[in-house]
Amino acid sequence: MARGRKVNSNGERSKQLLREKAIELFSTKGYYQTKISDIVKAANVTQPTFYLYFESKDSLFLDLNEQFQTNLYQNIENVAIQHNSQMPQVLHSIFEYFQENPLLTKIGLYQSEQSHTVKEKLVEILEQIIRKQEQLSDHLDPHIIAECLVGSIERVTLTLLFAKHKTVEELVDQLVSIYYNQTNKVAFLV
Amino acid sequence: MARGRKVNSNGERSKQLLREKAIELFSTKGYYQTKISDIVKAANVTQPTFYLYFESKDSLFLDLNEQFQTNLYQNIENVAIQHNSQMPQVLHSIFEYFQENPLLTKIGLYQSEQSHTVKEKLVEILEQIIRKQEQLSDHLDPHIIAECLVGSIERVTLTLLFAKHKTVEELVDQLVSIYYNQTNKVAFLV
Amino acid sequence: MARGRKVNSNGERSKQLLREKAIELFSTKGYYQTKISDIVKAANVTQPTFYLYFESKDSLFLDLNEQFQTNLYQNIENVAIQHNSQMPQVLHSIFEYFQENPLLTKIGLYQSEQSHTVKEKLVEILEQIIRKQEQLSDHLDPHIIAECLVGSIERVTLTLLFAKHKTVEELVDQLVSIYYNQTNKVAFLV
Amino acid sequence: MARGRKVNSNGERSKQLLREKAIELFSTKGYYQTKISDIVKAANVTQPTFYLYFESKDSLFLDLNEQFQTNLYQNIENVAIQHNSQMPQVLHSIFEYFQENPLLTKIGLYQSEQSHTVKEKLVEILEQIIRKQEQLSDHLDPHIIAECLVGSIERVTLTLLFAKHKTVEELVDQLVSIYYNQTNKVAFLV
DNA sequence: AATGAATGAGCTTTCATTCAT
DNA sequence: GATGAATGAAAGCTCATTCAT
Repeated sequence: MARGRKVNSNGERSKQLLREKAIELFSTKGYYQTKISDIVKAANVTQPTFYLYFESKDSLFLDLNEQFQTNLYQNIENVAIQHNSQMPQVLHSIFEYFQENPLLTKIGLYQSEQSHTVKEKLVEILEQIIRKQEQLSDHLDPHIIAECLVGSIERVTLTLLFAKHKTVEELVDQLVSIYYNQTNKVAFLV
Repeated sequence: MARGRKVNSNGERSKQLLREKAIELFSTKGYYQTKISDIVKAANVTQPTFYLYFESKDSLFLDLNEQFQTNLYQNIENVAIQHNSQMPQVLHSIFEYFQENPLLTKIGLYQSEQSHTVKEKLVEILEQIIRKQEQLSDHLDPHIIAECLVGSIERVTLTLLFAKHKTVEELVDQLVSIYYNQTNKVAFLV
Repeated sequence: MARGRKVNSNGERSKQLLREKAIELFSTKGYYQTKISDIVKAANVTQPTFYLYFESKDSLFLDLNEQFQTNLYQNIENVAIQHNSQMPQVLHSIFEYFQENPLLTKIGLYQSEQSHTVKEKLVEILEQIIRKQEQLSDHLDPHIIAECLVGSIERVTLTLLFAKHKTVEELVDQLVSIYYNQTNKVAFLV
Repeated sequence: MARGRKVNSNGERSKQLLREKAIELFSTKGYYQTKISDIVKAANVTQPTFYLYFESKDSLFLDLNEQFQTNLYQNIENVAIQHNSQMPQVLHSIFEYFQENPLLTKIGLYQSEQSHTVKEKLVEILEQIIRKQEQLSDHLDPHIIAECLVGSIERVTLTLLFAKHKTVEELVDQLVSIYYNQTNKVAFLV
């Protein structure tokens, strides 16, 4: 193949394509088993083209994580403002975001080292919501509940939501049933 | 220059040492960021010695995972038999096993690709226990509960148990409180 | 996205600018550490523009060297004709040329492989002038003297002239004192 | 070719060989045009072997420079102590060192960025010797003389000593004649 | 039982250069 | 006259693994 510009080539498209392929590969095979050569092969360009648009493999990965986190927080915040930080709605927004960005979620929630940060942040957010509830059995520690809840979210997202065995609504419903009392549960299912 | 067997050397000891150092390193830095050279440096032997005892980096890692899983299942089974598969006791045995093998757990539960298998297996085990309970609100799906429970276990093990913020007993207590009703909870804490 | 000719653009100007920036960069960082991308960045044009005016990185570098050499020889020759090849005047012309073209001199005298040629040529020129002098101690070899002289010129240009610690006149004076003028010399050397 | 240790292989020899080939290549082709692949090809080993003995291309080059400088200074100092810092003897020791290490000298005196340091140091040393001479014509600046002298040394080493057109003794003799008076010259050549 | 020495295969990254517009 | 987009070719370096002793 000759050197230089391809017919009908377009930088923004190439960058986008590379990004998409990178997301696909990172999310499936993980960071270390995804080689730049895999990414560019999938995007049908050569290796230098990758470096035309991204600083390095590492920085691209970090970018993706940042994107994942930023959007997630934004989403949650929007919902929190609209719905007065009601747990069911917040959970719904989280699952929905994951469902709409499964690949990015796989990267940001299960593969990166940054995933710790996200989960900690989620714990923090959910703990606050829990604390706002009245009628907390004083036997229960809100922090532990929040940790458990985040663990549950993490797991069911992977095994039930991504596997399409359950819908967002079903998951929220079940989680609320487990973590909240019956009355709440009913209230939520409007 | 000097080659051959070290004074005071002992095959079994070298193997054991290598295994220990590998566990330490894999659990801290992960598979890909742990080099054979790191392991042998830590064990104070040379690279060929590693291959004297292990087939490859990969096979050692798999070995460790298998060890983790086998022992875990054994532990659970023992308790199950003794206590008629009571949830609190089973949870207790799981946490206890994790607490006693934190490094192996980090590998087998958080780092390897085999971790999926363990978690699935745990879900299966716990789901069966849950199904044995009478009085399950028919609104709740035992499978989902089991998935949630495994997620919670996974998370609190990392953030509360390993970090020594909570004891095994506290964690079991809280988990039972969340996933079971209050009466059970009390019953368990004999 | 926007391609094509810039407003206010002008071929000769771009070429000149590229040449200047190349000289600056080559003289400061050297050939291998100067990237085409550095040059075009400094000149605020794109890489293909570079190739519009120069065949290659290498050919530009050779060009610059040729320019350096041609002008230098011209300068010397002019003075030689005017002043009957008197050493002080010739030295003066050399230093003056260097002073007026410090960047080009750095390239042509210290960085390129062609620098050998220039120095050989200088040796040749100066040797001829030396041979014309009467009263040469027959102990001294004119060729060696010329080589020494060129070495001295090379060094003081860099460390004294370019560093602005000495003027052209001072340098000529000192060099002549060392390499010529018996009285001074004798006084100096017991 | 099979992997693993070669028959009759010997680490120290390989390292030495690599070092020698590196010196040859660096001195002939320069740092940037000498590739690791060139060096290992010349030493008949593979690239990883290079990294078995040297940290990087850069660090090897720096090493060589340091070796050059350290030995040079040592040599000069020895002579200075023995001969009360007499110029002819010091010059002799310098040239002799260069003659015995032509390749290293090419690297350390002409190719590296560290060469500036060496030359400055040489200027300093020689300037001190010059200043010790009484009866310095107050017209002449010892610093400039030292700079000139170093320039001369640098040049004749390359064009006369390495090219084997002149011996160390001849060069010292001529330099002393130029920079010192006739009588000294004779005295030195015992 | 263990080591010194070496390598195959591959990785990320860089750079001068060129096509299509 | 000039640019956006792309590439061929290679460079330095790393790592799991293996042979000879």
